[in-house]
Amino acid sequence: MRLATWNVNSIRARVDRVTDWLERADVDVLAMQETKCADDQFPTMPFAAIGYEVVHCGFNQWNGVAIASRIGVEDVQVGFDGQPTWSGKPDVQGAAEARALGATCGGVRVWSLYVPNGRTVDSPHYHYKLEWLAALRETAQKWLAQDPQVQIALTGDWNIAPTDDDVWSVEFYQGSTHVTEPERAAFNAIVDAQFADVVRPFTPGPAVYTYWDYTQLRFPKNRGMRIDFILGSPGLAQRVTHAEIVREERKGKAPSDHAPVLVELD
DNA sequence: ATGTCGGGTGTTACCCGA
Repeated sequence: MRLATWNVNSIRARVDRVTDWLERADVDVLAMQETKCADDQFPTMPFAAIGYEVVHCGFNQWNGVAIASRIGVEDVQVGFDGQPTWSGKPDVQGAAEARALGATCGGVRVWSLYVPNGRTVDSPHYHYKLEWLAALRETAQKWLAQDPQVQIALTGDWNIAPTDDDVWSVEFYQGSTHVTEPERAAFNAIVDAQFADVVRPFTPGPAVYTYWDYTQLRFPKNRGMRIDFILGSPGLAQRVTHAEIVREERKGKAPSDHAPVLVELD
């Protein structure tokens, strides 16, 4: 089974590139983030035409997560239990954002996750990001406690560079989100809860990235960040035979600013 | 952050977000 995750930065702007790659790379299941559309705007037809069923969660033009599978999609869940809501205002009831979608594909519990960006360390979005990650850890721990053998893949855009090797310049990101100690601790707490980064052993750094800003020739200069990850429960991690970051897909005409991340399971 | 991309709209000129 070949399982991938990709922040597509608008599925409507990228559908041809995404479906082309699915076929070329022989992908069975793709988790997407930043689809940037509502459910009724998602272009399901091009996926169906090449044999993929799609489930999507999008409420408006922001965020949006999806899972495309050619090996079945069962037990679809929009959001995880305890997922924080966002309002941005102290007295206003928050609304759930389209940042988490779970489905079982070929016996693997796949989660497509788009962790809040955080914006700046003094923003309410930053606090929301940390809360969101803590809630995910708590819920993921419960899944594993219920069934230690369960095969879970927590995939997506985590908006965190867990180590200094994961950014092109420590100086550049000094004081910014994505590299702060609380964000790294929140990520590592999920790793410590037995969800291992199953890609890094196959793609060791430094200077190995999954995202490059569109500006300033960042991609040709390889000035990026590693912020997209596939974390696997023990049952899943032991099945991983290969992993790669598909840098080629950041090249060419109208690419996403993220590359797909792919694992192969036996 | 934005010398770039997306989305959007009181749309052809700006706004927001990453």
